[in-house]
Amino acid sequence: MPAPLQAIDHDVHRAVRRIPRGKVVTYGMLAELIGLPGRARRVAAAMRKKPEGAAIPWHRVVGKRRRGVAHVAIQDPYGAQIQRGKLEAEGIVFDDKGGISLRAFGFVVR
DNA sequence: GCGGTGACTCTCG
DNA sequence: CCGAGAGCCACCG
Repeated sequence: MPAPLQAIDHDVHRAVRRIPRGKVVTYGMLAELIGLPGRARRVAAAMRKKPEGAAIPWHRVVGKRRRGVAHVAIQDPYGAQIQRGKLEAEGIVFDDKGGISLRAFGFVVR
């Protein structure tokens, strides 16, 4: 029997919280980390409802555009701008097309 | 149970 | 290089 939906949201929450400052992770990576390979959209769904006032670094979760390049995936232009501002404040570098530098990917689980 | 939707991702042209 | 199309699957009315 699969994990309760509520527990999945909790796992997403927990995984996001251990992303170190200055790094970003994609929805797909996050899905694999919590044992749901290929379920990036499920992770996005959890993020959409959870971040209401929660003390988690939600802005470090981004969408994968192609191999080695990510971008802010939030649809809401205002929220996207907030996220970008937070990331830049941590040293994340954006190119002129909103792409996020390779150097910011991944983090060591310890 | 059905159909619309999306903070995803990959493939094609 | 960029955009459209298509899988994908959980959520919601």
